[in-house]
Amino acid sequence: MGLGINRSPFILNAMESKQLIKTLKEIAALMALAGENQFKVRAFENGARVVESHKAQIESLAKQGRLETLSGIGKGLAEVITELVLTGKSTVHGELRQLIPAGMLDILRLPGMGVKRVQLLATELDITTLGELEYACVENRLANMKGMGQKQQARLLEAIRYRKRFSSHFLLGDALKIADAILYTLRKSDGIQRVELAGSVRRYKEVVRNINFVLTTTLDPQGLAEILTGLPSIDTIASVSGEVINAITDFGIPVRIRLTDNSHFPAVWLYESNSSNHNEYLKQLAREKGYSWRQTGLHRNGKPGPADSEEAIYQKLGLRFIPPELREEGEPDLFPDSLVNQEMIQGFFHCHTTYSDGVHTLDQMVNAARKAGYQYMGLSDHSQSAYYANGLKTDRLEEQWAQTDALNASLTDFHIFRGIESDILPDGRLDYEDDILAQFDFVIASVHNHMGMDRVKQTARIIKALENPYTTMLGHPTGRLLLSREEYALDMDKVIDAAAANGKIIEINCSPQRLDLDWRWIRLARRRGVMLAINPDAHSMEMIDSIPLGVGIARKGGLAAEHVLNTRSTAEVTAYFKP
DNA sequence: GCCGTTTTCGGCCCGACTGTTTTCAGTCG
Repeated sequence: MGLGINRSPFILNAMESKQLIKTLKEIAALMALAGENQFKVRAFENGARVVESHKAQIESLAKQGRLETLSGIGKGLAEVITELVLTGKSTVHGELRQLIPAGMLDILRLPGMGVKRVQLLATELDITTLGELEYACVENRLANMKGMGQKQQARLLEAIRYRKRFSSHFLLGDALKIADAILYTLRKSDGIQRVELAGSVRRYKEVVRNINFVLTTTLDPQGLAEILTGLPSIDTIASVSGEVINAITDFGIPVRIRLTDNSHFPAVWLYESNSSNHNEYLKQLAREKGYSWRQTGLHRNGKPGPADSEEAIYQKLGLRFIPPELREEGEPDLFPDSLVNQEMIQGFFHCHTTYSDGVHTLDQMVNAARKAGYQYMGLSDHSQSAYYANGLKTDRLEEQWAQTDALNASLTDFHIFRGIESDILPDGRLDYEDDILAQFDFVIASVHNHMGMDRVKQTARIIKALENPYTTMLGHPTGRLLLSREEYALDMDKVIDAAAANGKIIEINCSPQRLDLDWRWIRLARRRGVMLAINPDAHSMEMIDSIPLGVGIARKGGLAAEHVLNTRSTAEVTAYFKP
């Protein structure tokens, strides 16, 4: 079959190591639920982190039997990891899955739920699934349990319903990786003439329900289905017809492949890429011009007209080309002639190192940034009150500054901006005295605690931070974690106003779980003249690769190069920081 | 389970918050 040769090594290994890390974390959670020694549990949690920070070497270390050279990996963990690398399975994991109902893991992931409470629910009320828990909440059965109460019960119910609402949704970041891997392999397969990504993934929707492709092939549908079955990321083929093939990936994301021929390709691709709102908008325009817009193209008098490209179709409708990211609604917002793109990105801000909670050292992060072709990096470890993240007290700040200065002196093609991610304290102050804050090139102000503050107080807190003369930019402005935590109560309209009034930047956090500021707010920020920065919030070298995801969100927000700080050169950024 | 002992057993991260207590247990970052 030659699949091993055709595979994109980078993308698939990334997915595989992700699975490995996920399994180790799950073993830890299952052990905790099974009542294992808490330090043993912690050893597995720690092991998952170690694997994460040595992703690239894990496979070869496992095959050479040298896993135990890593600190934190001993005999026991080495055995489990080796088995996972070689067979993709783990005996320990399998046994624990037999012992602990899968639903208990779902319950454990709800906010406010820990091992103790999940165990209590199972033993006292025989609740081991989300459905049972929801029902019990509705029945008010948790209100009188020890350690629980009305408030706890109401919060749980809300969390379960939030979870249910998105249970069929997936993170764009996950979907894109899988889609890229599938595209890569299909394009190398015999008999496939053209295949393109469509649907909400192409539009860079932050969460998606499925992955869509449009494809032309000389193969019959069964032959194509056979190729798909052979792809490492495809789990099952759900249905096959002459028009559509439906499949499920091993990640659980449905894949829909629309088959067409070469002459219809551009029209079908356009149609399949659009939101239904955007297709409605095109239908209306088409009617006004005497056409009808259907999946097979622009028709006149019942006959499909030729269409060489998406651009040509838009042109016939009297429109300039609308980039897929802007096809979410009907008529798109005003958008610039040229949207920002990855090639324009010169450097980035917001990255962590081993000084605080990052996985890699400053040297490693710098090397990774240079290798990826960036000119500069804005270093921003956590500030002193972020104890949980090993935040920097003044003495360690000075140590970091000394290292940064030395690196800057030795590097001719790269610059490190000296920054910090300062916690916004509950009263809106930043986390250092002014004389320290004055010594940074830039300061990212972020909320990391007191997320439950009421809307008025939270808004005032963040606005106060934006009014601080030492604040440069606002980090992950809404605090949301896609599919798992809602944004905190906040009047974003006022926050954007405050950023505009004080000349502060707002971050577009590229983490696949965040993508925060949301693209809908980005549009408002742009209209109000707020500068944005596309920030990876990198806690490891790999996370620098999430920048293109943030670029996609910036495009969806209708931004051009001029609206994005990190399209500027080192000299321009320096001037921006110290005018 | 891992680590580091002046090596084979004992310790492993903590402070704040929340909702429930009426002095605290559990969760979170």
